[in-house]
Amino acid sequence: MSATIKSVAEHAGVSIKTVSRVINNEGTVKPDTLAKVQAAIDELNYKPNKAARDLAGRDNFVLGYVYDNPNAYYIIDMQKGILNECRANGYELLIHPCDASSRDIIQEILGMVDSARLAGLILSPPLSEMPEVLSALDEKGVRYVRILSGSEALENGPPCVLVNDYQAAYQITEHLIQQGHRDIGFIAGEKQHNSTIERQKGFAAALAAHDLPQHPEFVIEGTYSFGTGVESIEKLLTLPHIPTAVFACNDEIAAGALFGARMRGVDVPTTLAIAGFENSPFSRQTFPPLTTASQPTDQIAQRATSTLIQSLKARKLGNDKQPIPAHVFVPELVVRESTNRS
Amino acid sequence: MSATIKSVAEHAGVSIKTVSRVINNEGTVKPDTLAKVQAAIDELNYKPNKAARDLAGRDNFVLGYVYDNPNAYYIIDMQKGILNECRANGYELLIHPCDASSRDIIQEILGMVDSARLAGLILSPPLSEMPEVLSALDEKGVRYVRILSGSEALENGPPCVLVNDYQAAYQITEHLIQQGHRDIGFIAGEKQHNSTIERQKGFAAALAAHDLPQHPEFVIEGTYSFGTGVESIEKLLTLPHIPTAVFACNDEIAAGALFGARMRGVDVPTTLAIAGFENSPFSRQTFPPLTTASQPTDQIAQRATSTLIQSLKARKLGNDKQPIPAHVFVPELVVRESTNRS
DNA sequence: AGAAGGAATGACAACGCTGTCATTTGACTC
DNA sequence: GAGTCAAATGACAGCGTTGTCATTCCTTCT
Repeated sequence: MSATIKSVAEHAGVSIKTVSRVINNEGTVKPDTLAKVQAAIDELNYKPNKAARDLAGRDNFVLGYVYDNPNAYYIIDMQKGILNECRANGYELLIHPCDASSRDIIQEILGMVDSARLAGLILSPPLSEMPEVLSALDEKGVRYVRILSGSEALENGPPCVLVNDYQAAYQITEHLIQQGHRDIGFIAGEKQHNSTIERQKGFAAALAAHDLPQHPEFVIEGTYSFGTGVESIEKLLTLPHIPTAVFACNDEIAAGALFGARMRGVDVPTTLAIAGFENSPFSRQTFPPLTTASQPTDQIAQRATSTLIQSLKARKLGNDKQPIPAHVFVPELVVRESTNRS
Repeated sequence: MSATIKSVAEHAGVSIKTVSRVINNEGTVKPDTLAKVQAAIDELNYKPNKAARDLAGRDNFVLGYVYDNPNAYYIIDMQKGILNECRANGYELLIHPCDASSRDIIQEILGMVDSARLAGLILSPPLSEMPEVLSALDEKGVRYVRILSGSEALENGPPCVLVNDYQAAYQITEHLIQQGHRDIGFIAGEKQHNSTIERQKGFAAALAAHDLPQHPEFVIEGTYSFGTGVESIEKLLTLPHIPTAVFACNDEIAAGALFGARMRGVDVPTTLAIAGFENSPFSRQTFPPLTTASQPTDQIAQRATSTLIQSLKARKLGNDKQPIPAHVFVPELVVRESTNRS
């Protein structure tokens, strides 16, 4: 039915191999031959058959995105960014939600890579931070790119894209301090997540830089969930000496904290200021709207994908020596009413 | 590297064609031959190569999910349901976010079906309700399943899965009436969406069934957005005679309405009751939590996918005559504090 | 026991492309 | 103008599976 490489070749009066060279951008085709072939491709509206390419070639134009993250907004934005880059480069995307805490998560991922013959994997937290997953992939020779919290990539490590949570958390904390707060609580997400660790470090560093005391009882551990926010605010507001501001590790916790404060009749921001992190849509939809840090998830994802594709190409061409430098994103402070006393 | 049909055939002492028959469940293989082959498959951990199957066979094991919906939770749940069913049946999923209002949306979809050689498409609102999209697909002979609002499928139409918004809306309205409300506002989503129309019909029917007057000024038109909620509540609360309860067409509008009420110092639920629709996660995270209707999106998606696969098989076997009956889901009322006066 | 006929199995081409290697082309040298 | 060599192009096999059709194997009937 639709055009094949053969029909294009006949139409252009060249061999199918030459057409193949054109669609693969091999750069060894003379300009006028190239033009002829391109014209034939356009005229016949030819689209290479992916199955045939995958079967014949040694590389497969399918990437995988494995995720375990309860945050729907994050995932949707990730997907959007990944898909943009995939489309631009003729790749397809296979998505695979999973449970990172499952016992045979490694087998699950490996099986998927195998059965779909994936060219590479895009890993976001928490998967991107699980050494056992990474080493299993390394061992199998599976290509991947990691998205993770940090500011400096390991030398010679596999490609990654970094999000500087430390600096963003520092900025949020500094904003609270500038609003006149001296007693600031911190509600953490899962403590094995790098993002939690980095955000807490940034928080502590900002306090230290402004000569403010660290109150260990103001730091509450939890998970990245609404429920943690509700419970933590309960704990903070029943302390003998209570904070006047709270920095929650993400918007969901912050929304929970807001909910909890309201339940106890505590006004935000007058009596208590609350800041979140992530700039998810609902940070704009709480009452009052949340101060937060905006991370451009789709751009991060797009960058990660292009990095992966670049690394795939490098391997194909054999110049696998020099590692691809990691790009660092810094989330930006977004000030809204939840911390704004004026 | 990994096992191929050939190695399995040698291992089992049969021809590759017989192995092919086994993996395709053709049912023309003797039980003991089948057992031998199955053993070889298990032992070698053989996974059929999808690219080769797609290339050789006349059908392609890839489904597409095209969506245009700002609601991240809905999409994520849809994906989950679709993927479950895809995995169970050896299909892959290609996802394609798009803009339904774009001029060349039809070309975009057709191009995607073509280039990825999709076996079928899963369509959710608003795409599933756009006649021009459907007829373009019909014309091209593209197989699809629709998820849409309604309670009765068209005779002989393409397969679909229905969500009975009418009945759920009726129940929500009846719940408000039972709480003693007589003046109930309605905030609509996009009025070209079937779901809006059905929900409004259910609302009106419940009022009528309880001999309550319909106040046209209590019905506000808008979009499925937080902003609509905020603005609509503004309009309702400045009317000469104001409602004591509001039924918002989805949770996002309801959250906006809650926000708007709070801005005006109106207490929920004491002065104003608010109900939403969808049971999205944040309906539990507003203060107070929202009464809503729960639609099992992942199950709906799974059902739609299995219906599509069934229709694909039917076409392959040629018994394309009798249409597949549409399954109807009825969202369930979930009562929370936003409407609970006690 | 032999024939007939359906069920089970196999041989082989084909799917549309890429990799390998051979061949042609053309620019440049002396 | 012949010789050289790299650049450009082509011929052909092969990727792992399915479809088609031929063959073999049973079962059943006479």
